[in-house]
Amino acid sequence: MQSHMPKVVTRFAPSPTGFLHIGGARTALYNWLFARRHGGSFLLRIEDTDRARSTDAAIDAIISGMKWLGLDWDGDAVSQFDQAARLRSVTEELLAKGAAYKCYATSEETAALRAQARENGAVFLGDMWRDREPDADTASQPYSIRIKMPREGKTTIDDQVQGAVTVQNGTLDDMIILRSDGTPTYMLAVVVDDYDMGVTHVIRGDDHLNNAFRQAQIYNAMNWDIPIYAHIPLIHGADGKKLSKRHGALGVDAYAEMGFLPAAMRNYLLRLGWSHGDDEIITTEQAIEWFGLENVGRGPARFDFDKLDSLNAHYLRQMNPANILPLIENELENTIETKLSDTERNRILRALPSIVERAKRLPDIVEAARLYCSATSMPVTEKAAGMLIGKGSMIQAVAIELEAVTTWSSEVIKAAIMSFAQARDLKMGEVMQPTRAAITRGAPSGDLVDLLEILGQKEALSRLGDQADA
RNA sequence: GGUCCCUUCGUCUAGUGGCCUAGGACGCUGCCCUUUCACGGCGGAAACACGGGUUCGAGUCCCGUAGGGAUCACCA
Repeated sequence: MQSHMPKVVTRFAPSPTGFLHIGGARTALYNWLFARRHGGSFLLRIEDTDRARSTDAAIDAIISGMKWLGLDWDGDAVSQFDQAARLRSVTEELLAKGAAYKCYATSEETAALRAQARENGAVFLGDMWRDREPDADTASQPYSIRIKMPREGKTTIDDQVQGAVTVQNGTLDDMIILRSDGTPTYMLAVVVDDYDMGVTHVIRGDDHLNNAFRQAQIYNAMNWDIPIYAHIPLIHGADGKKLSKRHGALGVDAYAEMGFLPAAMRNYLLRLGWSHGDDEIITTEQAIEWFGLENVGRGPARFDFDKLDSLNAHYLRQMNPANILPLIENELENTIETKLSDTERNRILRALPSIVERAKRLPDIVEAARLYCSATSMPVTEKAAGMLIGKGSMIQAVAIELEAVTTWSSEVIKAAIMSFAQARDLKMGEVMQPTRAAITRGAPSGDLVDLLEILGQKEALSRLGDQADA
């Protein structure tokens, strides 16, 4: 960065009408990364100009989603609604400059004209009152305020992702900037707020690309510098269709509940639409170092759970067992319907490195960890039950063999089982399979001898005893 | 329908005119390892939407076609 360049300021401006969905999360991530990359600041602004649809619950959901993802913002989250007075004064200024005008058309009238324009394949410009003075009667009626768009020439935006995009000014509609109830619309609010907050780079979904041209006219009318734009493609569902609340869009809280790690989520979202050569596993530190708008893809990407799973599995394996346990504790205790004892806790801690090898999401770990709890209520799967038919006496014999073990270590346990098999002229597998079924009751697990060791002699013998009459 | 955008394996992508016999990752799959399930190791199948140009040479540039997407609110 050149020293004379202004400090980078980005922002994430969600509307509080629902949860923080996956597309918004990625937008937030890119803004955050870009700001951190350039030593700038990243702001959070709640776009609540639509009071009727904004809720406090949604604001909470957005904030907790951001925190879960590990995206911290500078300063306090700003409410757009709080700027209402400022926005009205900007409107006054626009009016005084002749860059905006009062429109007395009713919603019904406007809708009819719009429908008609569309039918004729024409652009609806909303200019019913652009060059018209109200009579005394009309002047007392409620009015909204529309911006007066230029009709000649064209506007080009040098988008950092999409490239240079040009639009004829004649296709721009005189949009409403102040509603007839005196409240500002989003179109006015974003511009003024971005300007007031000193936002230098506007990184947002490309559903806003068309808006950029309209908003640019407000900047021009106010004689403000237009920020640098970067419109990133949207995220689609696995079927290629747009992700919407009705169609597969989930809040980040839902991903948290499914057992994904924030680190995996960040890596996945980062890579979905952005790349750094062939790199796949990218830590947040590296991402901050490498992130740039020039490497953002231009086409929409589909969401793929398989890839997220594999990334999650990767990050799970990187974690320290002591840090994983707290993440699964509650779920596990709900499953076994009792508090975890210290013995169980220790067994799980020892088993975690191997459990994590075959887990993709947190619930997989909960399920596997259950094997290390002393609960005797563990159900026996059909497959395991089949494996145990007629093997009762052998299980009992194995139990007797293991009861004789004085030093409960995996080496000794394994030696005991091997000599047991040898003495009876059985293959290892013939002994191990039923023994495994008796110990795990069919639940997937890793190395059986290691499991036996961690379980402890008492628990192991108890489980074998339970199945000795099969 | 108008306007704007996009188009490399099933998916995410590398690729910025010759290094491409198109690379990586996930998924799928063969073999090996193995007491189960996994992990892992070594392989495999799998893509430049189509048609025209420009050029000595095109996945890379231009045009067209097709397909996909976004947007067209007193929502954001």
